[in-house]
Amino acid sequence: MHGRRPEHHRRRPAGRWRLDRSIRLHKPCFGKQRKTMSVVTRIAPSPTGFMHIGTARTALFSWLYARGRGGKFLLRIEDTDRERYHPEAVDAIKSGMKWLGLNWDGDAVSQFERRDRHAEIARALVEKGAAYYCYCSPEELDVMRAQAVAEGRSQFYDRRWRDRPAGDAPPGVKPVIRIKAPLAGDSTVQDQVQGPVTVDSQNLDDFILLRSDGTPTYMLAVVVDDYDMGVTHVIRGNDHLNNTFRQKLIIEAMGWPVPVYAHIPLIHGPDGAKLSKRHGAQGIEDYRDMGYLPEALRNYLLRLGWGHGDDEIISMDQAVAWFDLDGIVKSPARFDFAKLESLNAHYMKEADDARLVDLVTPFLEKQTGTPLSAQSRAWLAAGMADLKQRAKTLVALADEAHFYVAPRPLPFEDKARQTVSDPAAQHILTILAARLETLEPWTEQAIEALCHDIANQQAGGKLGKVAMPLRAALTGRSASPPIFKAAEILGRREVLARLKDAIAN
RNA sequence: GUCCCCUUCGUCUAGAGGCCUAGGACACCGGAUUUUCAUUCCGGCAACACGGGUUCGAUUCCCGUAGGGGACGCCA
Repeated sequence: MHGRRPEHHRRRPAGRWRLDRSIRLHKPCFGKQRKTMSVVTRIAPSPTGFMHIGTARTALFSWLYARGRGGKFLLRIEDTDRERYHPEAVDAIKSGMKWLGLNWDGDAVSQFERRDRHAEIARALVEKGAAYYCYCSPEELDVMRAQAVAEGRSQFYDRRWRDRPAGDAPPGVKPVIRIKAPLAGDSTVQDQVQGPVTVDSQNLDDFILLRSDGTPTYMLAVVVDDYDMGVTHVIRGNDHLNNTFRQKLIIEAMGWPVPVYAHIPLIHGPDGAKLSKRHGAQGIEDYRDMGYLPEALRNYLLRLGWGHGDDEIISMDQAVAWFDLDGIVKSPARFDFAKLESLNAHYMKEADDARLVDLVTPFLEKQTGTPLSAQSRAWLAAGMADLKQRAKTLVALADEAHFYVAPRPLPFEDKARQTVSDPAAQHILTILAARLETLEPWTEQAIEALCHDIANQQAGGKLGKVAMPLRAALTGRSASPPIFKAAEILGRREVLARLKDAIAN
């Protein structure tokens, strides 16, 4: 059913940038140390406290690209900003990655721990004449920017220290190191998603490489780390596209190979604006807590910004085999919970019953406030085949499963109470209870047959007149999984007890 | 404001100049099945942003307009 699409359907128009990739792959610019071009991708999240859903998708794409090519997928924590650094945030990233099934090669790299190396490169750049010391204070720069905005000019640093002799350095001021960006010309990046993108040098300023406290900025650190880690393919959010030109300046000044870039479009909220807190969920742990299965979220994220013909349900193995950069869509995508939910419903139906019992247990325990009894667990396991057909999330599953874990007497919902308290229903339940006491064998089929029999005798053959009160009595609700099966699972003793609760009610 | 990117059903997408009467999925609406609610199955509604080119022919290529998004920090 899937993957019929012939290979030639998967490619983009041959014009323009497509040609460049083959050139890039075989050009000696990739350096002597990488004769055999093996793919290395990475995900480089900053420890903000949770793993952003967009970061998760970038990680997925990077992971798939590497795994599909026998390459490596690395994890680097961009933790150079010490004021915002929290160790728990790193754990959140790692556990998020693990939950999604995205294993990384080697140990996670801490960018902060590599700060000496970054500083070393910054100084090397100064020695090469590609960077310089700047003694402007932050306040001075604020004034500069404010003035530029007021006059409608570009907000860039005006390069006042670019050519000043070292002797001009004011005493006691710690300088930053700035790159010497070219004053003229332009620069083009062959992006694998966006195509060729050209930016005029006038739009590149002398940005800071090394802060006055000696720590690197993101722009420097990312380039040095990617080089040292041997990253060949940089797959990241489109919000970094402009940064690429700045980073290229550093790369070229050092004479390093330029990686292949693929800037994937951003994920927007349902309203089209950047995904933010007010849209409800940004971190993947939020999705886990909303009861989504990792395979469902993975499948959803994969299809958000990437397509493979008409394929919708895509396994991890298929994704590894099929994923390629040229299937990535260029435009931003809106996040659609309805579709995620439908995918989740699909994967829940496919999921192993025992696994679902494990997965739903924390939700259930949260709901009841007590640990699950062995009896409840057993009922749950037996009933899972029916339960999972009906729920779209683990949260909904926990709700569906309520009657298997709630202690007697069960609370009645309004509609169920009405059903059960009807005099005719009370009469039927009384008869039903009496006959169930001696029913043999205790099976779904026998219970159903008995109910039919009672319906014929007491309700003009209307099974609903028996089944609905039974359902209400056993579950406390007016909707439930197939009730005869549920009765079989609960067992004679429990069923009779619940019937008595309902009759007395 | 400046620069960059984007634009096919409500949403995610297929689409490589004639295979397009524009396909699939989700959502929505109907119908069938059913002890309930679901599931499942069948059917339906629904889009090439606009304007110019190029071409025998444009959803597809080019230019513009409009709209959306992103970037402009001693954040990442």
